[in-house]
Amino acid sequence: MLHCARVTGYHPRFADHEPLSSPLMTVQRKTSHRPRPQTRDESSVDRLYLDLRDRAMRYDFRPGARINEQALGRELGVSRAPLREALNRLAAEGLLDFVMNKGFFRKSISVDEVMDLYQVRIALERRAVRLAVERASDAQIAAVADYWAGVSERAAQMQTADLLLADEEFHRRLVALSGNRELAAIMENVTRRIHSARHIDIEQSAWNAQALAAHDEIIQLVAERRSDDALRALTDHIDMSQQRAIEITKELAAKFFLLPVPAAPASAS
Amino acid sequence: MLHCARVTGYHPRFADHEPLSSPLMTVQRKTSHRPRPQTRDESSVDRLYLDLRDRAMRYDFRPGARINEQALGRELGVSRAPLREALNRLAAEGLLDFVMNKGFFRKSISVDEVMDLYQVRIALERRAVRLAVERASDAQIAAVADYWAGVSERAAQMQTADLLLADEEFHRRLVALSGNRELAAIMENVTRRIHSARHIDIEQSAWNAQALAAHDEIIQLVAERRSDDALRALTDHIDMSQQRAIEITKELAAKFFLLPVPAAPASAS
DNA sequence: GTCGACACAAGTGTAGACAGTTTGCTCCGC
DNA sequence: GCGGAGCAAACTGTCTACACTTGTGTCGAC
Repeated sequence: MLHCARVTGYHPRFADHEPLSSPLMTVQRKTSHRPRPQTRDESSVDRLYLDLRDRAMRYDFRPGARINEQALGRELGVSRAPLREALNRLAAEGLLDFVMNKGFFRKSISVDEVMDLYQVRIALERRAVRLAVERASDAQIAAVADYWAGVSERAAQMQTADLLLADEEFHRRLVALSGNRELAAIMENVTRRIHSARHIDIEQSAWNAQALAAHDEIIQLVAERRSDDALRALTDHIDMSQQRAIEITKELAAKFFLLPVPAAPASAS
Repeated sequence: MLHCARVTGYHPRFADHEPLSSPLMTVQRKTSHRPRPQTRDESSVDRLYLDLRDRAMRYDFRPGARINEQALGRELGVSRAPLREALNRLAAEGLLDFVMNKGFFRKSISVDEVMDLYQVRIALERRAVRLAVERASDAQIAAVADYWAGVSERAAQMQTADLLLADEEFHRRLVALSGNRELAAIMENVTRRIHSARHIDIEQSAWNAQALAAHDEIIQLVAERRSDDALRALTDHIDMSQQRAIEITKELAAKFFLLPVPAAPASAS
């Protein structure tokens, strides 16, 4: 069992969630983009994949915009072969679209898609909570409760980006209580695809108070093994997020639509 | 809007489900493998992807076995670049594992994984049914009911493989009633990953009578907008499948374990 | 006889080049 | 001025070649 080879199946980096200190909406910023540390046994494709994933989540790639392989390859200092492999992974995950003989495109912002993804979240998290109530140990549940208690204490001083990460992490841990890796993997994917909507959700509004309390309530109900009540609280919580997310997505789409198009002819078509 | 470019995002071929006349367990068969018809504007990678996906689903690739890129490329008459792109897609979808500097492997059979995937099915289909009850028109629901009525009539004369396809198609249409494309896309993926377990499930046992009736009951309850009853029926139905699937998966794993290893040193490690 | 080091073979990782397609532009005819 | 055919630039799709890693087998020392 030498050096514990990392396996990249459906679970693209199971629980990696780096700072990603999301300066959202800094569209097409031409930052020099510091390359990843290039650790031993991290393949170039892996690095590319993570790098591009971050960019896609941050909308460094303009929604709907074509991704120029040659230019991107030059910029990142790699050839097109590994680049395309990374792009293929992202397309399979739904962050990018691929059209034959045209190339890869950042998936455009769609209200329907965001709505659908929130419903998927409800589906997955409800199942996870039900399983958690059945299977998780008191200690495991308490750990999640403690985690959120810790976040709550510091919430007032936290930045939006960090609050978002904490929110995502709470839901991640909640799902992890189910012990179901597939559920967790799909959640991870969904989380990435609604990252920006959630970011703005948290940025605006009285998200904090409501959500902080809701999370507390949910994990408490799980601890008490009151699955029906927990499910109700959870569904209400996500439902509310969804309603705000729809508005946010509309705004987001409008914002990108109004932005000056840098060079690509692929925005309004 | 010329020639309606197909987009391959997360939804890898949204509702393509070809015959795939699954002669399961014909492991490593060296069939000459008729190449796909090579339709216009179907990229080589697309063809490869579908081809390899079928092979993976059929366990033409032995579980856990390494996939030799060069050999496979020679066999299929393509070079390694497009092959690797297709393999990357499959890895992102969870049919294959990828280990750096070692290559791609057919994902090995895991009872836990199958159990987890059945829970995901429950999660997704429950949500879909709930949405279907809220949103789907009577006509849409009736269409699904009719579809299954038609299958039921012919069920006695149908082959296992066709019954499996009909079963998958029923659940596909059920989920489609939700109008949620993301739910449907993820379902599609899950369906592929438990394909073989379901195949054997249907092959054995008194699946037919039970399942035929269960499907009827579910769609009927949806038509009557009795969501709670429909959810209960659905969950029971999948739960039962899951219990059998677990046993089946164990057998399947044992079967492959006992089979003579052709050449690869990657089976028992 | 066993263990370790070295060398070779096999296979993956990546780069670069070439072929095919698309897209936008220009020029010509109306 | 407008529309369409043809051309050219840009870009994607694929192949080939080479570098690097891994695994294996042999040889020698202990």
